[in-house]
Amino acid sequence: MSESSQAKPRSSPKRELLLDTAFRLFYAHGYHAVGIDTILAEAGVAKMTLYNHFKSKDELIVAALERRSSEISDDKLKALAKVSSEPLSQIEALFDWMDVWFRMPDFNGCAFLKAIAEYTDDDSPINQTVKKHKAASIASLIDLCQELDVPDPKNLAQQIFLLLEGSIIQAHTFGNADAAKLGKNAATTLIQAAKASPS
Amino acid sequence: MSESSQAKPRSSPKRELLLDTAFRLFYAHGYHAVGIDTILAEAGVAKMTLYNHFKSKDELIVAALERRSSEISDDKLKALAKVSSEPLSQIEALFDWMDVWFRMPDFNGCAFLKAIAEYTDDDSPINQTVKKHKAASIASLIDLCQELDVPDPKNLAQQIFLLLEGSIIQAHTFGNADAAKLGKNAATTLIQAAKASPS
DNA sequence: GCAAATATATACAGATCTGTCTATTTTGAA
DNA sequence: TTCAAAATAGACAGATCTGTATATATTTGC
Repeated sequence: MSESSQAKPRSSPKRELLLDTAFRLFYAHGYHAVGIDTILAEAGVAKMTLYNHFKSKDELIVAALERRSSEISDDKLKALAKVSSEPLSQIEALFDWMDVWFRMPDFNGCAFLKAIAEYTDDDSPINQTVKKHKAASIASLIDLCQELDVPDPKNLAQQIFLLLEGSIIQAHTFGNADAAKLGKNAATTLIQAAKASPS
Repeated sequence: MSESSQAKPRSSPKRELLLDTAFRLFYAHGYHAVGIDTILAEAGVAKMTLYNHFKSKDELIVAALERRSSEISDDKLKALAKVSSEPLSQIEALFDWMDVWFRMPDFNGCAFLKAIAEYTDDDSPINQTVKKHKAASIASLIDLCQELDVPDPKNLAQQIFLLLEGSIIQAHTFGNADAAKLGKNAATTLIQAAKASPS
């Protein structure tokens, strides 16, 4: 066994194709509802190739979610970089980012919330992957709120987080893409009120 | 065939037992994850009894959700009847109701949001049952906000709805029962701001 | 061009799923 | 008590699911 014979490449064309296809189908139809064979047929990949890259379906789901989490982070960062670095503008840009998302033709709610709905065991890797993603989302929101001149930035951030998540639910349940604007207006109201409150 | 040989009783002990057991298991573990046989074993009921009352698993899910929707409506009405009929108190009581819910040992998120996450087809009976339930929830919130002296009660109601749904997500994802209080505070802020705005 | 890694097709095991069928037993009301 | 409705047990069909085994083919680096 030479030194170059590593275990698995963490990135390969087939692996990427599988992750893309798996995420798309899981997102559109649900995790239990989509079987391995469906993914393989759609991707045009052999079953053993999948099981060579991933130990199990659950591991494929985790990998697909982690990939999606990175995509979202990168996409958000790019969107926030386009607007003023003032915290208020940054927070507003978060809602604008969601507005764009809600209007995408394949928008179908939040893949992470759907995953935690299907995998209820608190200790399962899928469940933990979801919590990690959402925790990171809150953390960056807290960072933004701490740049605001408000007495309790963490509290404000958590309130705004409710609006963000509520917007996703509203947009998904009723196909109401305007939920982002609704949340944005509410968030600015909360921020204004927090700024006006005594520190 | 005599006149008394009706089709199905819309209410019978076995039927109620099946609906209770089914909802509890679906809610705890997910809809696809729980099989018919598991429900039957838990309820101690024969398979043909289930299929005598319900045409299919999907129909059982719809019936369980509709039953749960009624339970929630009744429970909310009772809770709201206990506080002042002033709209502000009523809205606050909604968040207090959620606070109690979040602290129940078997709280596991919203059964309706979980259902729509698993059954993505817009036209499916399950999906429509969820939308009907959530639409009723918004409608009653709009009614409350219309009693408030604010320029755009419907807009305010929808913003508060984001907070309500966001609270459920937050409480479920992180086991944070304080999400209800968080939402309540944000809601009162929004209401105060709306009242202060020019009509 | 050679060798090792990667991917393929295909079959299959074993479990699980929904829903049906049948024959028997229990229940409840007249 | 009688008789029909309701529930039962259990087998079973047919589909689907995850994951494995095997043997062959293709790609890729050296």
